[in-house]
Amino acid sequence: MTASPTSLRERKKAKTRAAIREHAMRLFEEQGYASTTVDQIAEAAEVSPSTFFRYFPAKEDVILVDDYDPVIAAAVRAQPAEVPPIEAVRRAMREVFAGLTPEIWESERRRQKLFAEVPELRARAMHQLGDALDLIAEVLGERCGLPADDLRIRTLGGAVTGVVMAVLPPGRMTGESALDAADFDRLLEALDLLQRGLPLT
Amino acid sequence: MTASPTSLRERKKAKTRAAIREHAMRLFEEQGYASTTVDQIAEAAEVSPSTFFRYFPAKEDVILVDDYDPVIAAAVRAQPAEVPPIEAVRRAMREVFAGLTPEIWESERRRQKLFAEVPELRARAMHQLGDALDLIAEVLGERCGLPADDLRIRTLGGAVTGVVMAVLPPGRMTGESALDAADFDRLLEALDLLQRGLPLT
DNA sequence: CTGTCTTTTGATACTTACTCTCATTTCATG
DNA sequence: CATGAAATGAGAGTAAGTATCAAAAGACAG
Repeated sequence: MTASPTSLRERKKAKTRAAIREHAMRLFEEQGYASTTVDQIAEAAEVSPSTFFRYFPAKEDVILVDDYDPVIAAAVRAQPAEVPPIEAVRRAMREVFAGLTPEIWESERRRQKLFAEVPELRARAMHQLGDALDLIAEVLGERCGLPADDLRIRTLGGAVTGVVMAVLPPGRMTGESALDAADFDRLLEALDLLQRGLPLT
Repeated sequence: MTASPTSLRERKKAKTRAAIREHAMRLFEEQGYASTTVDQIAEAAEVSPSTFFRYFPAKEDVILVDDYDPVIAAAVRAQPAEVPPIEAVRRAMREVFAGLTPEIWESERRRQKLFAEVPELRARAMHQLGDALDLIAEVLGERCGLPADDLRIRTLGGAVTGVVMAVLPPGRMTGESALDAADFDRLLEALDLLQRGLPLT
């Protein structure tokens, strides 16, 4: 067979990738995002700057990996068919959040803090929300037996995504403190409001 | 009095600003965004590169001005109090769109085309949606007699903003063609769906 | 119109993100 | 061990964005 699931190469690459990410994170927190150069990160991670850019196409991308959307999508798919769509998303999110280890929570907090502080990163994070929307629309389309670009599905997906954007930081609503469990409670509550029919209409 | 509303200085500045914007736009369309340098724009607009950055903090900002959000906000405020919130937004948007001159439509089309093509710009455009959300939440809060950070208001504003994000290009839904009147019709229809209570629940 | 003050501009130099190319090293496999 | 493929490092080059300072142009009093 050609190279086992984790050949030496793959392991090394994963290790390098992780090292770069960690050192970058640390340096960003110590000195700020803007005043940390790629060269510094590369040196700290003991790779050449060239290698840095091979792993991450841009400096921003070091913190821009968001692995949860596909997980949530899968969790939505796993909901029983009779659960209505928004409620399915809500339950999926609750399950995924509940399954996170404290370490992941902590690292997520740190990421969110950076997003809140650096507008450049916040912009990219928002952009990812667009991809999340497409993903959600696709999953909800499946559930409802409609194409993902059906206007009703887009509306639904847009509303859900918009609520996430409205309730969760980057920097909105919560004055300054970054990402706390209460934020997720609020998100779940907001989805519930959405599900029951929008308020105040 | 100190310098009339449009002193010579102010007029010159406005002119320079417009010149830079127009030449930038033209060059972007002719050669693409990435392969147009700030120096080229500056030369075409007959200013120094330094001056370019005085008018626009970054290359992106040349096309990133969006003047409509406050206009729409004002139009929402102008709706009679008995109109329910989402419907108020819908009517406001319809009025504002209807009032746009063909020239503005055309230039808006060109902007949106660039957004669709250049991910960097799309990211920033998405980021502005966050600001739009805050604005909408504020206006809706006023209408409903609730603070802008009330969870119900945030949910409402998020849903509206999300629907805009879901239905309008940058690049989503519509395969390739950029910003056409039908897109706005769809947006109005989607807001109507949202207003009547979300479908398929 | 003249001189003076203030704002705007241009020239220059510098940092840093990012790209490209090529030689070298490191792993995979027969 | 030999051979091919993939990953790395080194170096040069482009362009965005910043800081500084001197020159040019508008504002205004006399």
